[in-house]
Amino acid sequence: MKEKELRRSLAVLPIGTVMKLTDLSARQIRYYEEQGLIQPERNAGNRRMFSLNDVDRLLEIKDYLTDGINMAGIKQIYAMQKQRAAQKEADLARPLTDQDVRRILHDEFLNIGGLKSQRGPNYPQH
Amino acid sequence: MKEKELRRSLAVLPIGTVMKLTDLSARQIRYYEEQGLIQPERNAGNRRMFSLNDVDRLLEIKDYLTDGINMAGIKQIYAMQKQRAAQKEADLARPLTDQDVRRILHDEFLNIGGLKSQRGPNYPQH
DNA sequence: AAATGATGTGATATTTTCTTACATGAATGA
DNA sequence: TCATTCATGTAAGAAAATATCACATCATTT
Repeated sequence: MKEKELRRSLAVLPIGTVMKLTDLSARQIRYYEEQGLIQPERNAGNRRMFSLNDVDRLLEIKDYLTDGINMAGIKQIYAMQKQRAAQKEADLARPLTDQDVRRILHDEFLNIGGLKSQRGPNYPQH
Repeated sequence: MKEKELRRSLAVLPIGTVMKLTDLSARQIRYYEEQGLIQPERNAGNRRMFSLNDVDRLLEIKDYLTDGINMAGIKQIYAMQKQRAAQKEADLARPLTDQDVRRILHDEFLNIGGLKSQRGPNYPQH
């Protein structure tokens, strides 16, 4: 699947193509970029170059706007998605092993009825 | 799979992008078009627009040239491929049934030792 | 009514691409 | 060897696409 991801994120489309693909005006596309909703790359001559992912996002934005959501709302939506992605990334970086879980439970039992130590639950060291 | 084919044949890439993707000069790309090896579309402003299939073919052409095959040879290769594709198409359009095969054999036996009728083998009517 | 948000439009500059023509160096054939 | 052909480079000038910036517009919000 890495191959596909790469293809989808390759910035190869000029704004004219994206206009046709999304049925958005250049003005709209540039405005959404200005608002931080997309970050198309630039080629050596300062022309915006878009990826298929950009196109997908633009179509999404169109849908949100059709649904009556304004820029601020859409920004919020993407901010949340970014949050979630970051969290997932963190979780994936060091998933809890079964052993971790047992240890955490063990510690919790030990702590019943009185605070014995101040270890945080997420970064065990034995 | 139809979806994917469509995407791959969408003419959305300007020549500048294709140059980077293939590491070919504009001159080369236009020359290969002139030789009939690719048929990029044109947009309303007469700019060539390429599909991913075009890019693949250009990379193929590059390989053939690296292998020392010249334009004439490459043309021949694609002509043969087209032939094969056409044949396959025809076969798929009306594949011979077992019954067809039996009838053809039957007719051939009948014709042994003397021409009886002039039916072609491919379009039976009983 | 004034301010804001999302988009249209126009001006002007820069970049990209087009076609056409001529140049070139390697390979080919007489 | 000399002339051709092949594949590509390069230059010129025109047309198209895109850039930024400014101002206009119309609906919504305050």
